[in-house]
Amino acid sequence: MVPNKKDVIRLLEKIALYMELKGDHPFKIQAFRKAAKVLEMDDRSLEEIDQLTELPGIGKGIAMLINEFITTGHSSILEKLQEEIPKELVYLLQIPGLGAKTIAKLHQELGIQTLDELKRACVEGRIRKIKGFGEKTERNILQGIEQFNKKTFRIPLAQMLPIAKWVEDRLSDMKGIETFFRAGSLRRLKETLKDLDFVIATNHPKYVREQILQFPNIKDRINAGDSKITCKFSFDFDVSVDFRIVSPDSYPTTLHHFTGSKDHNVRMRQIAKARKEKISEYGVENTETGDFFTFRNEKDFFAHFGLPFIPPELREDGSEIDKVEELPDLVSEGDIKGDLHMHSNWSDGVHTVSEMVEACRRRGYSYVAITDHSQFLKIANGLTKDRIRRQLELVRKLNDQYSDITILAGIELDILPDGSLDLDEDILQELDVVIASIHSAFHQSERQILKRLKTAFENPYVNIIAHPTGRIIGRRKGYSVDIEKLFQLAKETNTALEINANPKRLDLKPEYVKIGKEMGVKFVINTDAHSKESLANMEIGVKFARKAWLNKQMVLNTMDTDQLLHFFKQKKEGKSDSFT
DNA sequence: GCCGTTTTCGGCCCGACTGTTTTCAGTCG
Repeated sequence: MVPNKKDVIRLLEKIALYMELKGDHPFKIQAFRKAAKVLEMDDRSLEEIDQLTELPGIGKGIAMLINEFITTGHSSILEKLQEEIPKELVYLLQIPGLGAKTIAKLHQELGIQTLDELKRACVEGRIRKIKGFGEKTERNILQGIEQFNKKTFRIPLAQMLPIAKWVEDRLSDMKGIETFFRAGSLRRLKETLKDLDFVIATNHPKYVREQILQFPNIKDRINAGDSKITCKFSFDFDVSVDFRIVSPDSYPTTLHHFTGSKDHNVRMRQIAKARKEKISEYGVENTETGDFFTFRNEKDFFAHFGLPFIPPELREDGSEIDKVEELPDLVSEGDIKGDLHMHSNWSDGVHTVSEMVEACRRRGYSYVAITDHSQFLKIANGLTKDRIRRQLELVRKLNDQYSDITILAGIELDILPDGSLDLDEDILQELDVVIASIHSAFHQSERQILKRLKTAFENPYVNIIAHPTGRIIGRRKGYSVDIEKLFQLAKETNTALEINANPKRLDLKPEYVKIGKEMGVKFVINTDAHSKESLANMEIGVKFARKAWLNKQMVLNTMDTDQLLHFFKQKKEGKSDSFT
């Protein structure tokens, strides 16, 4: 079997691991990791890449290694490393707190290779006898093994948000804090998180430190330094939380630093270095004059380097800094003129139609669509034709009461397992907006799913396909769908695709939205709210959409009411025209 | 190992915390 790109990436990363244990030069190891990363970031397959050395980070040596691997199926460099280093040691690297140097030493001194041998050596107190090791280290290794056995997985954003809020509520009540904010992958809005990070500005660091260490639910103190605290909190599951305590002067740079990503920071620091400057958590230093700069906010920090403010959710692999010129006028929450997917207590929502409308009015929307489930979803008390007509009446009446918001009568129409739609066209045509979605038979083949979606796309009354892949983050992968064909159908039929703002879903993901964006597909950002509180998820949905560098023009619900209705009307009339 | 309108040799992001040391190495983010 000819190795593919993924195999090559794995090979390079594996070699890096072995080199670490061997004690090779850190920069050499870094070079292998960088090469793996460069390959991963490149969209092309191996066959499509003419010259490997054209990629930045791949030189003669690594190119030769890759070519050997492709032609022979194995790598002499890896084989040589494997002769020197027992492969069990690579496994031990996953234990938190244990790095390559420690493992190598334990192997040298005590001949330890496996997890069991390591554990036994700790229990028998043999580790403390090695020079440079002590009792504490022994205990820490045991703890690390315990943690490793528990395998702390990344936790879905939706499960972490309430815990973040819990921490924020406590920080808000705390005395002596100037300001604080969430950082890390939470601030960047990653769909799963390893831990939570908070940056705190204060002139009384000791006082703040003491208060944090008194927080309830602390199960374990990992670090408790003057400026950095890491604690494990115990909720339904264990969550590690980092607190960074800094002076108000340094707060913006610290916030930037701990928002990351790591790659983003590395790129920023490279840029600083080229300007004879050095970025740290505390500020920017001119390495020639010794001048030290702090900033009022992150915007000023970026401006110092001639960059516009790069929103946290965009800070990923560092390329966003170099592509900043291409940064479009990103869609923002202020651009959103309405929410086109929500449920009332007519189906499985908790609030009445008028409560939902009132909540949307307070959000300043120009329009709102009430889209309860259709009859197929019995468990959600889906609406029959009769109930739809009754709700329609209610919506029309309610509409007469308001001059500042347009209430659209809608439905979330189920696409049935057999590929038909849950309601006939005679009722659909009476509605203002129809959202179609799949809630059943997820196991079907990609072809069957596509056939179902196609029926919906081609129906003249279906305006939007909701949560197009059906995933629930960390719980359900979703049905198998051919993304390119999905976008093609959306484009051809003038149907918008939903970016679902529910943090459990966040469906579609940015990688997909990027593809659709190139194809000229229209998106709509909806909360799918089942209560008025969840309407606030719009903020999350918009930020998530921004990860795909989506601009206002690509998002349906940034249009004003007339434009929106015009867009819907065009599909009904069979015209395919884009809006502007 | 890779790279170069400051360099083909000498850099490659930067700092906190811990545990073990008597000034620092290892790990982490």
